[in-house]
Amino acid sequence: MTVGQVAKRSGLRASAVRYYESIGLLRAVRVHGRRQFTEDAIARLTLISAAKDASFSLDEIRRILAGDRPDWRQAAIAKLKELDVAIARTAAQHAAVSRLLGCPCQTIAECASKTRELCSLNR
Amino acid sequence: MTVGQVAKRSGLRASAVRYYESIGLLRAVRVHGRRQFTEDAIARLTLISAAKDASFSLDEIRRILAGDRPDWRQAAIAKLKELDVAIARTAAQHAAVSRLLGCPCQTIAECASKTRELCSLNR
DNA sequence: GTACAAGTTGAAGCTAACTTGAAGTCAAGG
DNA sequence: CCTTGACTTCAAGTTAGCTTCAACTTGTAC
Repeated sequence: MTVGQVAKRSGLRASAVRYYESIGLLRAVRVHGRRQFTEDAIARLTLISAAKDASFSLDEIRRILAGDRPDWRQAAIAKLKELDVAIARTAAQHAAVSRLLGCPCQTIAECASKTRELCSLNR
Repeated sequence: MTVGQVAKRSGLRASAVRYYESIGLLRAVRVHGRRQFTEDAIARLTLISAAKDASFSLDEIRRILAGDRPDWRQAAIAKLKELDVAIARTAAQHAAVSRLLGCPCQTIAECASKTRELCSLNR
């Protein structure tokens, strides 16, 4: 398949497919200078897409697929911890904004001049 | 105060303070070519820091402080929605990785070749 | 008068995952 | 023969929030 066919079947843009090949995520042979992909490139892209959706970076995916990581499950467990941290951080931001909405200040500048007791933003 | 003093008192680096001034978050007058900040720059930085912690971008903070947004509460409500979406997305990623850990495949490449029924990654 | 710390500007670098653009190649169809 | 469309490479642009660098100036201490 050419890059255009891979793009159509995978739903990616041709430029993205080329990019993936350039960073070593996909392999292609050159025929008259043009990339030729085999059928399993599609399966590989499905895999990559699933891993991306699960928040793995392309570099992490590349290393896992290359077998640099002895156990991909370890990478997954580490990723779970990362995601726990991310969720906690975002939840804290949510709480901070909620608190902000309970602030009695009329203008935001007012907050900066108030004491800790009075203003939500300064807590 | 000079930029160095503001940096020390705010806990930011001098380069960050200069950057903030360059994008219009802070104001400073020049005395012999050097930035001179007034006392309320510290309060403003406290405010900026709190807003950053609540996930507002510097540009959003700048607009809110400039009064371009008639009601900062509206911005906060919009931010809450954004954070809800972010939390949901991260939770979904967490679920995807958890599911992945339940996959029976020995190698990650194996996943790509299995049917939907068998392999977690393909669901 | 000189050494040194701290200031100045503007531009470039950093991260990730691509996209876009320029300039050129190549094969098929009319 | 010529056009069209799909491809090629390489470089640069995009996002945010700074940091770092180079080359220079200024203020203070000795």
